[in-house]
Amino acid sequence: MNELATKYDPSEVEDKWYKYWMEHDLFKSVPDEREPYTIVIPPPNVTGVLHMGHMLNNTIQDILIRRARMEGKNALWVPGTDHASIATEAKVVNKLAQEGIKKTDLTRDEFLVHAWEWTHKHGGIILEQLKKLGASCDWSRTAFTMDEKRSESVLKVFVDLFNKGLIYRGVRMVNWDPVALTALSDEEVIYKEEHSKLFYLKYKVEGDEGKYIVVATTRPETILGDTAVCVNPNDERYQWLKGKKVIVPLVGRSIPIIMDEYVEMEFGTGCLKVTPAHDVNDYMLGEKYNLPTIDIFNDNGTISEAGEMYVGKDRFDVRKEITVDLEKANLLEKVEDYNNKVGYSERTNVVIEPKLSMQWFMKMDNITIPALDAVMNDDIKFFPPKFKNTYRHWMTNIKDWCISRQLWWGHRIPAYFLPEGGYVVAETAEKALELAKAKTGNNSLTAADLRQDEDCLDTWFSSWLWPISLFDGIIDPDNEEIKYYYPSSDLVTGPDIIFFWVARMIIAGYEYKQDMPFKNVYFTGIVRDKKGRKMSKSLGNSPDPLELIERYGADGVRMGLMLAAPAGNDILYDDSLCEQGRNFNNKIWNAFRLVKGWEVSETIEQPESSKIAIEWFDSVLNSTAIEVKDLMSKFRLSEALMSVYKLFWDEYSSWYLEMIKPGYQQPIDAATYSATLSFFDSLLRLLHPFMPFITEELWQHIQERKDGESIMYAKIPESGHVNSEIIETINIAKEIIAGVRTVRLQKNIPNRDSLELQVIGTFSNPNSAVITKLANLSAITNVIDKDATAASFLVGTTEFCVPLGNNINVEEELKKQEGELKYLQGFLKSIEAKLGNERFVNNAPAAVVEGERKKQADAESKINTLQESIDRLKKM
RNA sequence: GGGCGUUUAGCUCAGCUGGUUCAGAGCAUCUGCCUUACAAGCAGAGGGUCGGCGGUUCGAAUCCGUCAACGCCCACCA
Repeated sequence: MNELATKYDPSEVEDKWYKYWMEHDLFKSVPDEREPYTIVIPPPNVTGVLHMGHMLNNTIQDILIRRARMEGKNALWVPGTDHASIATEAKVVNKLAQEGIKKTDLTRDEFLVHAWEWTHKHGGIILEQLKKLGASCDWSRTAFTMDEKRSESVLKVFVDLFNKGLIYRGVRMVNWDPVALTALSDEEVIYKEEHSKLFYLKYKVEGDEGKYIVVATTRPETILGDTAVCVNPNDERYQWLKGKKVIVPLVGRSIPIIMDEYVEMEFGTGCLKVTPAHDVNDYMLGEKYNLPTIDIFNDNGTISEAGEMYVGKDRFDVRKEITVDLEKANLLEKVEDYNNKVGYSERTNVVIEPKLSMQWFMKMDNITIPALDAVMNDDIKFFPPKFKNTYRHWMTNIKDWCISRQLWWGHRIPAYFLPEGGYVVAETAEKALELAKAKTGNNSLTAADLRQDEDCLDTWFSSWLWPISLFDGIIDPDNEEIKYYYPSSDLVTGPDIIFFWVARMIIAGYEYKQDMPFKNVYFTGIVRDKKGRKMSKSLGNSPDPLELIERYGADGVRMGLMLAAPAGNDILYDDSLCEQGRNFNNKIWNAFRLVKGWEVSETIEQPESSKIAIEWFDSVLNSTAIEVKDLMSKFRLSEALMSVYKLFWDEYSSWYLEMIKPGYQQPIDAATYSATLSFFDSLLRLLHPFMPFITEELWQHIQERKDGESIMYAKIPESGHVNSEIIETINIAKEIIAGVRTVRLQKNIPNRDSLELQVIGTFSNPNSAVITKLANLSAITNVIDKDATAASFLVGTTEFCVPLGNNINVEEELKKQEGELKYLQGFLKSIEAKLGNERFVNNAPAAVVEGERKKQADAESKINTLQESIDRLKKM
């Protein structure tokens, strides 16, 4: 043990203990009689790699789960990954493209072979990376949103919701991603402010030679699909248009003028072109006035045959081209700069095209009611609570959820079309066939006659079941596991997926378990760089987490992240935080080296100062443990960590160890030694959830442990006796010691020279043994009058001085004391003013007035002492 | 356009229902130390009109109003 290195080297230690934990199945949980504590991981994308957001999020989860385990709960953290339909399919399509294979040349089954191959090759890397961080997941339960159980659950839920009438199919205006070639939900569209142009186009009025109206639009290419022009019926300027028709520029089509109050008279020219196939509002107008819809776009965003012009060209090229052509034809009046919001696909980052198409939707009105209530009345608690507002707003304005995606990678929609039209919905092809026979009365139907819907489901349609499906609670609702582990305890996730995921899990929880999926939701901040920019690949400002772990150790990185992560605030990451974490590791390591290096003597007596130190530190430790418990219950993790940090660094290392430290090459008495080790043990346990590796390493070094024994299951300190009196008197002792040290520093007196400390008047502190030791005093003496050659300082109302013989600089001392005097006189004056105010004395509570009186008395007494001291100095 | 939030030391933040934890913490800074665990360290010190203005009160960082700056969420004005 004595040959511990002076610097802590995390790398081998971390691997060693992770392996030990795994080998002894220490992360494993099965239902038993203990209270359960469950976290389900927010499943990262199966082919993703670890980024700083994951690091933060999973560090928090690991801290919570490790603490719960040490509190004696049956702690289970279930890991898994998400199939991430769009993201993964895009990656596979890309990879195939590099090999010269087009997705369209493959059959669905062929494509899926490639996708699974990709998944098996890259899948789960991220889980391996989490292990490096120390994540104590029960890996034997690792799940995947597309594994057998989860897939079966998804289909069962789909069928169930369909049978309840909550899922329907229909042609609606949806958000179309022209690159991924699929519909998206409203949540998957990100609106960005853009500088664009407003084009003013001339529409000639049919039958009125030379007359035209002007229509403003940001998308001139969509005139190909115009089927009306709309004005406000109250608009005086356009009354003459009633019943007329206008000619679409370039196209030459004649379209009617319609009148509707939807049109804002103030905007543009007050004329709105109506393109029902390509704008949500226009679609609404089209329905109302029975207008034809002309879908001018192909799925990939090029102009379709229906557009008749520019066929096959891309929408953005056409915008430029048509502008030129309009100009040439003298049909473009002007172009203005204009700012507007444009929707982009969250995944592919291309401009969304509103498109009419046949999709599956889920009704979201009634099913959300219990989910809204649960959060608003705090059955489910949000940390920080401000997100309740966001949640309520979304829940009360929710629209139906477009759940179908025109993708192959995902859960295929279990709808089967019949040869003669119509469809049935069933979990399996066999059941579908039965239903089809029953529906059609045609018993000769075969499986081959049915055609399954080509679309698959939105990824979130599987992740919303995660807290239930992980325990097989959909397929087998009464099994022991779901009964024991559900609802889970805490969910840790980012606020960016509050709608995608959190809200929908709550909805599913009440629909399928009649209960909340989790009790608390802790929303982490977004990890940003030092300058406050979001970390991203394109900015190149995101450090590689594994490299950080290599550099600072997992414990150091965990601590660095936690120091910067108050709940709900974004965290500004900087390497220096990890440095601080690493330094702390080193501090712990070296403190341990010190303690373990002492020789123990059974015969020597325990010094008085050590007795005091032990009693004092026991109280400080207990009071911190209580504080930490409270902070953890409020999810104030960084404050909890800071408390333990200060406890270890300041109280234990800087004060306690110095109080009990034996003289050079002297042994330590057995009683003190054993108390010191026991404190160390408690400190390690308090620290373990935050820094699992170094704490295990040292805990195993404190004494011989049985094979399979681990600090992971040691009891967390969370209570104990607190003697606040000794904490108080030691605080005073610390001030006195600091006072002496300041004198030493100012007068250049080395530590090894012992000094005499004089106390003016009567003063007794029960901790004089400690003061004597740490300030290196020869004696503490009470004197009536101060030695004129002494340097002095005040602690409370008591003056202390250190006689210096010829060392004193009278002028300097005089200056210092006069400065103090001036400050005190000002202070006294302000208190006297307060006490002189009758309204204060009459209205303020007695205790407050009493407090002020005490301040006054103290100040007066200090002033007297100082004045006397100054007078003496002046006589020199 | 609506809603929410933030503004306290150089930086990141804590300060719950107004008064003895009220102006705090960590980091950074400055000074002196390679003192026999640790220079990734030790000892000590300095640093803030609590965003601006106005109000309530005996008393405001804390409550109210207002303005400003920043951030987030939501929304179909082409």
